Amino acid sequence: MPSSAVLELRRSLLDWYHQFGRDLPWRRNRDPYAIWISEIMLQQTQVKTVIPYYERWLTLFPAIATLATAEQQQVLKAWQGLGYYARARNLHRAAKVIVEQHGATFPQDLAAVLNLPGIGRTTAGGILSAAFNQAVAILDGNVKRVLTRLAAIEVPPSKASKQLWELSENLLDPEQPRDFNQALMDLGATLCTPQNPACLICPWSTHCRAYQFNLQSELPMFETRAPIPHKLIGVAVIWNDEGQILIDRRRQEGLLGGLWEFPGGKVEPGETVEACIQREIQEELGIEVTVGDRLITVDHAYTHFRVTLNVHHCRHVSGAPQPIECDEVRWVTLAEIDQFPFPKANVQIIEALRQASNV
DNA sequence: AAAGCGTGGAT
DNA sequence: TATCCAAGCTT
Repeated sequence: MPSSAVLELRRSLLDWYHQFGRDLPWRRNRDPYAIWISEIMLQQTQVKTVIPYYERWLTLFPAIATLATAEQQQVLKAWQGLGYYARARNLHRAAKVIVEQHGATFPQDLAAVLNLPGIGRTTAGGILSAAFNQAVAILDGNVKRVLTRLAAIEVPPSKASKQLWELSENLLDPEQPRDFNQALMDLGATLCTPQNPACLICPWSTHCRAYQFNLQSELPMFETRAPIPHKLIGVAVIWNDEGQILIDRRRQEGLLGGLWEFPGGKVEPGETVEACIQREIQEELGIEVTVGDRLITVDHAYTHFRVTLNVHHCRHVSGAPQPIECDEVRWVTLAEIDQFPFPKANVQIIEALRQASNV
């Protein structure tokens, strides 16, 4: 039997949600497929960023079967710019699993949902509660922050995972799990924000231990983070006599897996950028090039390191390109290149090529 | 179990 | 410019 405090927390949060909850595209239907797509896109990604991708995705891939039969390149192209591309690859794989194992219908069983690639505990709870009103708890970034403050947990959230999950489960309203989970996320996104939380208008302020102790600005505590390295990269835009450019498709695993790129690699200590490019192209593609003028320098920050791409025009001299350290190589024209999914840093290179050639 | 995995926005 | 963080999952 839940305590009266828990009942009061549920009631006050749901009251607030019915007045101030957000109107979001994926809340307008209960189609588990559409909700699944939104949940995956929203992983580590802001609502504002997701909305146009979500709308476009449902036009391109309106049903699970459509997604399952699409080419991976189309899927990655639809994801281009969203980041964390394993999400798109896993979505594609999971769609095939659902077609093969669940008759193209999104499963309603928690264990089956958790078994799908790319779906963890939070995403499973988000889908099952939103689509089917199942009482499955969630613990995303918003909920972690709200609960950390509610209970004044004075260790970084990663050290309190078990406690936070238990809190989320105990608070969850078994009679209105859909609205409750959505409400908890909205509270974190709109009032219980990382900076300057709006405690004065928060429905939970009278129950919040952080507010009670004036700790709301100190919690949650920061996670410790390792400093990120900076890598210098030589990149080649290799031209042939037909005016085509050589691009390669990265391997499925790891950073930017399955995306296309301009070939290149890390500048070794004491090496010039030109020598690096010549060496990398020989090692990765088995061809000889001459390195010409610099096209552009691109600085880009990933999560775990930063890069400076030194991009040079190159001329193909000899040898047929081979996919030695990649999955595929291809000669393309500037007009064709938009069909291929590229990471953001490479899109900047394409834009520079367009400017240079006035297309 | 700590590290790897993108990008855009806010400060 | 540097840093943090946004509906986390996988290995």
